Amino acid sequence: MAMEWTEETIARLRDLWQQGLSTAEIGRQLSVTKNAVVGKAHRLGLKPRPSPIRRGTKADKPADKAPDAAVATAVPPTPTPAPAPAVAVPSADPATITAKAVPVAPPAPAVKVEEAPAVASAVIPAAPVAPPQPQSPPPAASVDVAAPKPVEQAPKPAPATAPAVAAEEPVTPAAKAPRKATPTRAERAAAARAAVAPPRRRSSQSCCWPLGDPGTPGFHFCGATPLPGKPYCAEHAQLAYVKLRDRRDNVA
DNA sequence: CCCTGATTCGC
DNA sequence: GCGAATCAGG
Repeated sequence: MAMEWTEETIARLRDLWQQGLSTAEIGRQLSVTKNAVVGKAHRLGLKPRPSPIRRGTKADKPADKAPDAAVATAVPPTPTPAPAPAVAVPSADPATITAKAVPVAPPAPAVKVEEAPAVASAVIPAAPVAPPQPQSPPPAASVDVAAPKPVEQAPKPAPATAPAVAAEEPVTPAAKAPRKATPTRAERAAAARAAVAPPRRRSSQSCCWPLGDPGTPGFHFCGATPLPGKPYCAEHAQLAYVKLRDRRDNVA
């Protein structure tokens, strides 16, 4: 059964892709395989990204023009993408890591988000860093106005997140006690992700959700007032923060 | 081994 | 159009 590539998913694919996340990472967040991501990206036309290899080194190689020249042109300001989908997992409060949101933004502390030069190396939104306690957002009804009160409430369960599929991962620390001698791929991946816990906690003053295609005149960031502690406004936070699910099986 | 993206080709 | 299988470099 073929994946339904809706505008929604395609938009997210584009976004994540443009953010420089790896295909596998994008796939994880979209609940598809990296192959699906790559394949779709190809068909969508968006693709030029520093690839570790170039296939077809055999048939012919006129040895005239530098093949990497084209690549370099396409992606000049991309020295080291260094994605690192920083999922800020609070080292403390292990009991609260139930439904972890996955901020789709690299850790780079991009200061001036609004003045994004666009183009390939679009500015990376400020590091999201999920707060230890997923604070419940204000009534989704009114989003434009910032919450008058930062309310740092106690463990308030997952916000009203139900725009798309989102099966929470029942993390039961005690239950999953038995640990394999050989960590699985998923486990290691999760660990890797969890390992990143930058003590930084900086929230932009405007929603940095990208709108439009970078490089095009119309491209801009949302700019709305973000949720406290988050880089996105309530509206886009729903799109940006998707429930953590590593496994492609277990389709929501 | 692991990772990455690229391409092919049956569906 | 889709994506698993496969390839290929790091």
